[in-house]
Amino acid sequence: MLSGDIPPNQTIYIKNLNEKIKKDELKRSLYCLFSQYGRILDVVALKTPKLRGQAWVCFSEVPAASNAVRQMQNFPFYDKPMRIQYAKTKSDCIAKEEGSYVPREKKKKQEEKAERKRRADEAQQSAVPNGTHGASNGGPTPSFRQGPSTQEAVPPNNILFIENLPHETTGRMLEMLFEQYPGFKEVRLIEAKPGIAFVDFDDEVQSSMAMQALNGFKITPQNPMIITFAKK
DNA sequence: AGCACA
Repeated sequence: MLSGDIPPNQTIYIKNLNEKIKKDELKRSLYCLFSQYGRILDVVALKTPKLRGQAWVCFSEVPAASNAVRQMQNFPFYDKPMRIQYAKTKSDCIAKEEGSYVPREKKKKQEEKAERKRRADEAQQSAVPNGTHGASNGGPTPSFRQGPSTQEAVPPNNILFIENLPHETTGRMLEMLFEQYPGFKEVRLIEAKPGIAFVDFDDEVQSSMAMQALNGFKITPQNPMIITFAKK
């Protein structure tokens, strides 16, 4: 009843997406948002009248999809709560990995012209957006220094300091994460210093709540965000 | 609301 009677699937189906967002941005943001739950094999979004506002995110493991369905249910994404279910059918990229992929001839309404060019089986990794490849932040993974020492050194502040972000992080991505917490005001990316940002809240109680909730949140698997109070 | 793989 919660997510319908659809059995678990490696791929999640998302609807109620903001239709004004361009396809490529949407796919990249979905990739960033969901990669915290596991390895993503593909993100599919079409802009056709029938399919806009929807997307599929394919995980390499079913449990990753299950966690995503539960934990990201109704997550405010581009100002609209995501509605997430398991996909009804197996994604092509999954079938290809299993070797069970049959070029689409099971579609009744589709003309059979499309499958002609399906001869070539290219690696499906090309569809993954800003993957885990060239994005190392120019050096070894920064060490976590979010021990109590840092907490004590920096007094509470309504402004949060965010580090260890992937360089391709956009203000919009951070807004989506932080705006769900009461008192959120704005995100400020520092153009001159990629990988860091400031997030303003109305007061330090509210900023603390957001910090607790989002500290360590991974925008990509190797980028747990480090959140501290900004220095005054 | 709408389940595809341009």
